[in-house]
Amino acid sequence: MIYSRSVEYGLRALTHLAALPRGAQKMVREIAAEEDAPLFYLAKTLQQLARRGILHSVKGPSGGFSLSRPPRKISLMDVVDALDGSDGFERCAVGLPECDDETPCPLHDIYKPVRQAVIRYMTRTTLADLADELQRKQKSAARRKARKKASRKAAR
Amino acid sequence: MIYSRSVEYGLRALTHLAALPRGAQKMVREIAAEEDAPLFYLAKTLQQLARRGILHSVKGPSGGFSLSRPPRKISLMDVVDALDGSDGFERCAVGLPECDDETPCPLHDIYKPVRQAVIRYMTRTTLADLADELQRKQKSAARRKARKKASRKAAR
DNA sequence: ATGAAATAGGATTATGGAATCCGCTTGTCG
DNA sequence: CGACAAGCGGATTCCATAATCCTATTTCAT
Repeated sequence: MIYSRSVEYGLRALTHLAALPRGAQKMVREIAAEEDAPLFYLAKTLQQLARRGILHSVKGPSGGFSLSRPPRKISLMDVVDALDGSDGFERCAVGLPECDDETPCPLHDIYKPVRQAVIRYMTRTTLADLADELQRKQKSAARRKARKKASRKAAR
Repeated sequence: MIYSRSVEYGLRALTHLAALPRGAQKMVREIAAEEDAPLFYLAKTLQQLARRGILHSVKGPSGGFSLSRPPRKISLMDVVDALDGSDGFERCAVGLPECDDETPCPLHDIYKPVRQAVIRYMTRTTLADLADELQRKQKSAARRKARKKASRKAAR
């Protein structure tokens, strides 16, 4: 897996928030329910993101979490960095402790461009991109559904 | 990490065997020592490779493991398949249980080509390639060393 | 003020891969 | 044929991540 479960949940929650009106705030409970993530685990993850300055948290009734800057300014790498630490990508693809350009592992040369491509993508892609993509996907899924319904109707 | 520790050790051991004269046999104990792998763990891994027909094992004194077919005929994918199971690459890059072209995860589209590139490489590359590459690397490392020595000599 | 509702976060348990240990089996050689 | 050297494989331990639980703290609303 490319990144940890924490990043997975975190990214889903953040994308969720990014799709909301700018600066909107939402409770962990709701996000967890809608994104189908374990409540307490997600809570911890969001707390960590708050500590790292990506989220803003408000306690008490009518509290919740909100993005602390616009979705366009939050890259996937920011999130991975905050939750898994940035050195996850630096490690050898094969698990060797000693592995650099001087003493490379069997896969070193082939994996280098792959790793760089992933890093490049993570750095360039923002929550705004993810939210857009999600919306696009949902729309085309809805179209597919509608077409199916229509063809079923026509068959009768 | 791309594949498990088992595959890592297994691949090192197999490359080790591939570099030996054709059909040569070696004890786990020796391989583990030279490749700096945990003895019992490597033993299990080699046993598994033997069950899957990649290695041939001989018990008793003067026993050991040997490749059951020429290095050129053993791909990295064979090894990954035997040790991790082939579905490791099929899984979602992000860990979603439900993730296919119909209901894709945020990274689905970007990761697909990466995954395919890795699979392609794993399928095409054989132990013979790894052994050749290793030898090439060792030679150029030796050259670097010799150059260093020569320049030190010249400096005096 | 006080109670309810929300986040904060320490402590604990579950899970899975990695690694180890040990008793068993098998084959070889003296 | 018997002892030893090797692989075999089940049981166990270890460790990191994932998940859960519970209590504290903060803040809003009445």
